[in-house]
Amino acid sequence: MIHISLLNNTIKQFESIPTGMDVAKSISEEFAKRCVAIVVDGEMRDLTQNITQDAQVRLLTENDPEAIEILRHSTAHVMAQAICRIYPNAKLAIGPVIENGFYYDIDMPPVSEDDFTKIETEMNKIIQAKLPIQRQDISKQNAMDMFVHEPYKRELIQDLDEGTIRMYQQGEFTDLCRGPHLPHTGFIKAFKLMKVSGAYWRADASKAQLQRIYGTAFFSKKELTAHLNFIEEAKKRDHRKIGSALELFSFHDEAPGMPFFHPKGMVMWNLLLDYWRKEHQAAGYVEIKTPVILNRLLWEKSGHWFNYKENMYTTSIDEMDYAIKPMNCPGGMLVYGLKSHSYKELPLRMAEIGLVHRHELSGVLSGLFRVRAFHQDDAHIFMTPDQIEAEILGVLKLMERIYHTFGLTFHVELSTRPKKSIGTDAQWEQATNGLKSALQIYGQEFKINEGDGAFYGPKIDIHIKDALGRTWQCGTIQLDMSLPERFDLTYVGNENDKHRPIMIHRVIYGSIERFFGILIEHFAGKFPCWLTPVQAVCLPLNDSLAPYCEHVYQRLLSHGIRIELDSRSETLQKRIREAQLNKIPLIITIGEKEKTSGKLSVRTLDGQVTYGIDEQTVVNYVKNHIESKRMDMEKFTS
RNA sequence: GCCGAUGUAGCUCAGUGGUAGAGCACUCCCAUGGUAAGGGAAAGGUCGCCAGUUCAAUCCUGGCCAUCGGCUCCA
Repeated sequence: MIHISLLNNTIKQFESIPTGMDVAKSISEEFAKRCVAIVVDGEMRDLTQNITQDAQVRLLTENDPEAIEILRHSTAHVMAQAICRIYPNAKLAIGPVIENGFYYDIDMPPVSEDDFTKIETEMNKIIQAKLPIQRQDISKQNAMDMFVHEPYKRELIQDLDEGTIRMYQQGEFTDLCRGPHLPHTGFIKAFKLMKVSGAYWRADASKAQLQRIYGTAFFSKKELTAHLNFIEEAKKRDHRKIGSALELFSFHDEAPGMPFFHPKGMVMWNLLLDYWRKEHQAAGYVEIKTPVILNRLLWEKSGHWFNYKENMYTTSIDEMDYAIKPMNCPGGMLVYGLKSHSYKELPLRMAEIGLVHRHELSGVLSGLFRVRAFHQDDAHIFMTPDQIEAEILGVLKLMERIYHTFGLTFHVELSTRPKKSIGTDAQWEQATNGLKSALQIYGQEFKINEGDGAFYGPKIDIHIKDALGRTWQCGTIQLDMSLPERFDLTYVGNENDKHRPIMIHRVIYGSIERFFGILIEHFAGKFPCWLTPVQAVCLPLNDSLAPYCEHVYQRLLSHGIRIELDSRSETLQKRIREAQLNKIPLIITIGEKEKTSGKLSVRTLDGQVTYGIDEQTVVNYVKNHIESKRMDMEKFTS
């Protein structure tokens, strides 16, 4: 007698050993048809698998979050099956489920997206055939025999423990897989192949390059469409498109991966930094600036010459080797090391907006997100060991203030000591505990990534979430036990003895260029009034009103409003349309009525028009938005 | 760096082995407008760069450069 307890605490009894499907049917035949898998004592299994002892189970239907992974995994198999039918010589490697879908790495002639249609057509045939997906547990030897012509599978099997190897079969197709899978291929209601790329076998560039074909799958067409729409929306927000449409920045062949900022981009750039400086000054930071080109000896001392040389641009001056800095820290170390410091000066918070260059691989460059030259909003904080907690907390609070100003939420992760590391156990313990207790006091839940820290110290990574729910790692707080040592930095304690300061690196924007790109996509180019390069545009209704309009424009300009005058001989409608497309928050139109009354009419980006507004009201409106840095636009009232 | 795709006017894109087009933008003319594209004209290109094949290359071939999608997820 087997007792199966269900989610609602009811217990079903079975005379003989049941399968998951038997349990599902015991609830109802209808329900059983909708089930895709079963969780037995926390372990996901196929419905066809026997449940040999008393267990707690949860039946998974399309509505359960785990089910989508099973669906996608099975879809990956269907894709592999289809490809094997079309390309009989294809050799399968691995086909896992990933965040928004799945991929399969296959050794086959290069395919392009043009080939997707025929693969998808074949996949549809397999789906329509509703082939049962059957599990088979066989011995390792049998598995090796079965895959005589599949070298990658054989390699995978080699690495597996002795004992049974699990296989899944659908029609003529069998694949090595830990499962579970859908009961039959007919469960796949909506899928799409997304893209293709090259990927190395086991991510090793010295091994064969395979075709990685990406796809996604859902239980309904509607969800697939929603997913595709999300991708479309993200595409519309692409900072590279918006950046050139709004004339913020550009890239040129003459300097790949190194952005050129245009006047409008610079307005925003400077505002981002003005704001940053104001917050940092209030948080007790001082600012320095160190050179971009520094002597090789410095990089040898810091360790970069040996650990980071591949990514560094080097040059030779007066027969001496120099390198363009990829990080700001060594320069900061020199400034600290210049004179002796008292414990009374600590914590010393030394910020630097540093321009760094890193030679990234040509293939990874991507707009402002991945560049070769960028600015870090760096800061190095030197402190005594007992200041760690308070300083980390201070940085977290500063980050919170700054991110919230842009409407970005975030979560934090703590990375601890890796296998290869420097420093003593005691140092690591003190450092890690300092970060941990700061995070605990801070109060937000955090994830711990064991062993993911840098070799020179533990770190906290901050992941922000944008308006589309995408996350980006921008901020980081890294404790460094190496550099103070290498540069022999010290401070004098209260008994006139020398101590080694604790040092952290931290950034909030991270790369200012990248943060800029994230903001463009986060706001879809519709920046808050305080940040937008052009806050208002002044439109005369016709040519004869242009001189009067020019006066209004000049007055508003003199109040510090970033305003443009558009007195081109185009229809009002057209100029309004362009201003809207340029996402200018306020469109001020001036006709005879306004000239006579001395008032203005103002159109906001939502299309609302308010007439009869005093100039001073507009000035105050913009000033209020600048002052408060509010993200939304206040309703206009005359 | 590697795999695949792309590169034609400022932008978005057609197109062909006989040295090129459209729409938008820019300039000019007409229209002088009341809240998301008024009409017309003119101008604008060494078809990414360098070789090769050919009587002839923007088109075919090769190399290079740049851009785009990937190259982290291990049955």
